[in-house]
Amino acid sequence: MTEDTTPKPRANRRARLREQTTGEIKDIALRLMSEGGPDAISLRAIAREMGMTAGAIYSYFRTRDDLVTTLIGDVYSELVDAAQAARDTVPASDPGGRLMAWAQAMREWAINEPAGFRLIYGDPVPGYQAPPDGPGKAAELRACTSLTDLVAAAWPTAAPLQKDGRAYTWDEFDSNLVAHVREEFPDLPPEALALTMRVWGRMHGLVALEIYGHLRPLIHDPATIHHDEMRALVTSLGLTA
Amino acid sequence: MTEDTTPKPRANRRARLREQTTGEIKDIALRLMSEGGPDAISLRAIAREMGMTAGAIYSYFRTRDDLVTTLIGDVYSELVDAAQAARDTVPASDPGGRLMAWAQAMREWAINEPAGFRLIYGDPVPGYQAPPDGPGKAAELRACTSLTDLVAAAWPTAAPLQKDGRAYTWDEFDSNLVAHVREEFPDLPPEALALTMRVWGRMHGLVALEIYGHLRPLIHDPATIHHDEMRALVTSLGLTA
DNA sequence: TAGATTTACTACACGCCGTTCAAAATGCGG
DNA sequence: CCGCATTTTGAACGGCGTGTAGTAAATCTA
Repeated sequence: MTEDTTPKPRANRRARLREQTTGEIKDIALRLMSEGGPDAISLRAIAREMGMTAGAIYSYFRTRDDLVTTLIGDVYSELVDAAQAARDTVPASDPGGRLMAWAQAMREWAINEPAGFRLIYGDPVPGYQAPPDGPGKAAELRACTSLTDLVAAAWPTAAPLQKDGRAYTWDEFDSNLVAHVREEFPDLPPEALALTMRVWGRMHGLVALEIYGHLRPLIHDPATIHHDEMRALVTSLGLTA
Repeated sequence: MTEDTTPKPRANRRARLREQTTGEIKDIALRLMSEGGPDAISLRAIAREMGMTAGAIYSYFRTRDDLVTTLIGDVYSELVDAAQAARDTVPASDPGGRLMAWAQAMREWAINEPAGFRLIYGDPVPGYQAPPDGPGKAAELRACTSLTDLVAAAWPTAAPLQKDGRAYTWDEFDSNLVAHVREEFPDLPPEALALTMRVWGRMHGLVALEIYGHLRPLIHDPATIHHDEMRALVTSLGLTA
């Protein structure tokens, strides 16, 4: 969306202003989302906040869903960046610690930005349909490849513990992900990719329940449980935290 | 609501009609939800479908959120019933099989009724805030106690495998749940309740990712992965499927 | 059976929303 | 300065949840 490769080599001021306004729209949208949840993202509210008319936003985003799609991409990138940064504070010689760091960062980000989590992993907004590709999917693929890397590092110790799992073939998975993993880790079997998905689900479950308010009434400090679960996850991969 | 214990054996025509209309509203709401997602639950759409005015519904539900709350309770009860029924097809002598049956039923229900899953575990509707108590919470507690029972049955074999978990105390958990478990299983330690939450999260994660469309693009058949993960879960409790 | 009361419903209004469109304002390049 | 593309406005359309006033029917009461 809004892919203008400036037919004229100059015309810079206009483009700069446009970019700035686009950024302001996104910033305000994110602020409204932080304050009132994803549903607070309304073109009219954004325009009101900017001293504009709702219709003016249509110069920057073709529709509200386009704006939401862009926001999802930004927010998801932010999440992946945070998780990767946390992971990289632990040396590669400690794969269990790196996985733990990733998981902890993921949960903490979600707790601090619950609306962002809902935006990415829930129904962001009534009637929104995520496009099959786009910035959101790109960030998700980035997250998934990073997670695959973590699982790959754990595979030597994890493989012997996955005996009850079924056999998998490469063509059961997304081709982009497969291309990445086969290039990066030529010796990795497809079962490792299946394990990656399972790890993802295991990291997601408790956080999703907590963000949507299903855990807090039942246990006072969900962080403890999450930490225990992630330790068990690391252990189940034959690693130590 | 509509708790009329009919003081007079007759003269209940009004009550009967009211109950029938209430049921019709809920049925149509559920149908609309099945067809168009939770967001399709709008008073105006329901009324349109019934040949009424939107305002008429306010005779049966104080507000739209009240209707949604009632629906959540109904749908959640349905889910728990289905899971319990599936669990009870497996003899109590096979706790691993019972857990597997529960998990499979849970996922299958979610796949067949994705809107229901979103209604329970996501943002059902823009701006909806679940009441701290109510039919939804009651069903959730029912699900949780059932899950606790399953974990309790597995505790003899699972306990020795939970060594890296932290110690817990009873007062960290919801008092209702604690009361149930302490009465039903006097020998169970609080760590078993923590394990229950973790099991819940582990059963929830992959299903949530799948329902919200994060798994399908990456793997063709999420069912296989879910099955493997649930088998690993059972194994991690020292049981066999 | 006649009157009083409760209930179910309509019609309308209010303010919110996304979206569209013609017209007006704006500002850049020549 | 003009021409022109872009940006913005303002009004409109339909849809939403929610109140309020009024009406007609069903029920209760005397």
